Amino acid sequence: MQYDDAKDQFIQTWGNLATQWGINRTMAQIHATMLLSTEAMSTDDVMEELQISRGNANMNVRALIDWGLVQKVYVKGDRKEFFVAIKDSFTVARRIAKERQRRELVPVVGMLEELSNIEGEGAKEKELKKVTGDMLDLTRQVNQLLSRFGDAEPKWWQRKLLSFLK
Amino acid sequence: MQYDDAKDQFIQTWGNLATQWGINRTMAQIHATMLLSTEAMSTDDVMEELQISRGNANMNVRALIDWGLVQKVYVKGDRKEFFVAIKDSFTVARRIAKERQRRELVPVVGMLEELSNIEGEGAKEKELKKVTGDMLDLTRQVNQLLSRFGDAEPKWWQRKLLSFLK
DNA sequence: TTAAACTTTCAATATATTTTGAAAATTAAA
DNA sequence: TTTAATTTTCAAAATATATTGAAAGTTTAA
Repeated sequence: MQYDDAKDQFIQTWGNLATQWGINRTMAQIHATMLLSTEAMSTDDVMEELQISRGNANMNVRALIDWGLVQKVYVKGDRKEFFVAIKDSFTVARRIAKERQRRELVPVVGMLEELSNIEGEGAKEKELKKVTGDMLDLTRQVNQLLSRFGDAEPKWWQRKLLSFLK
Repeated sequence: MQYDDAKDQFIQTWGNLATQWGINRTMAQIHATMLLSTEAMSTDDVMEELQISRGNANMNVRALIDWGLVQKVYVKGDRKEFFVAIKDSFTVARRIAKERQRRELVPVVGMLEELSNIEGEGAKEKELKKVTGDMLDLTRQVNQLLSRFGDAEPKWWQRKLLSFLK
């Protein structure tokens, strides 16, 4: 396989995958492009490489920065902003997990806490309490697990994972 | 809070959450409704409860069965099909994880394996190999972890999780 | 200051996804 | 069989999401 084909396939596949992960296709494609790039890229580079508009490029680069997947870098002698992707895959995974935890898990825990305390002792109320209570336990555990994942050192996790899987 | 409000909020929130998880809004709302229901529901019950069309109800109930989140049950003296949701939250989590592993992780591992073997020793090729190889390691580990999660007994996992979080 | 370089915003447009509802297919009672 | 009940399919319509591009806003060099 030629480099250019490999690159296209990587960008394509990463784009498909990411749509399932709260990251939209263009955002993922920009991310993939930056992951493969050996140099920092400007908005114009991104537009050129992926054939997308300036507005689109700008908004999605910002989003990547918000997610902590891309950083702004200063390039000497140039007025433009340049960007590089965080390349360590473990850090990427942690950042995505953290962002999703913040967006999804945290609000759900709040909702479940409220609902699992509903008044009443009828069959319907009991069922609701049971289902939400059960879900709350699990959600809290996952939440705790993700917090640890987000905070701890990559090395520590690699060890934990390995010892767990052996 | 009244039961009906609590129910609506649960259905609503579950619907929002699930859109981030490869499950569309209606599918999640049907799932939520069945989770709270103390009786098996027919397609007509679902249509009535959520005010959606027959086609929509049918397709999404099928999808829930495919995901292993809902089961068909036989109700004596009725020709219609009835359905119940799996209520154990741990089993629900395992089924969702398994389905996503199958859809997302497995194809990505294949792609990364192919790409990390690309020919050539230029800077670009090296970078591609490094990035894809790094990602492959992580993806394989997660894959293994999910396989264990999908196979093992809930009890075993509860223990593991607890000892890990303590 | 001024003006050119660069970045951001957002209404309009394009694209993708979901939903409907009625017709076709299937199933089972009469 | 026949026929009525039920389920499935799928083209068209509705809804939601992403993209464009040009105007407005901001920054920096001269």
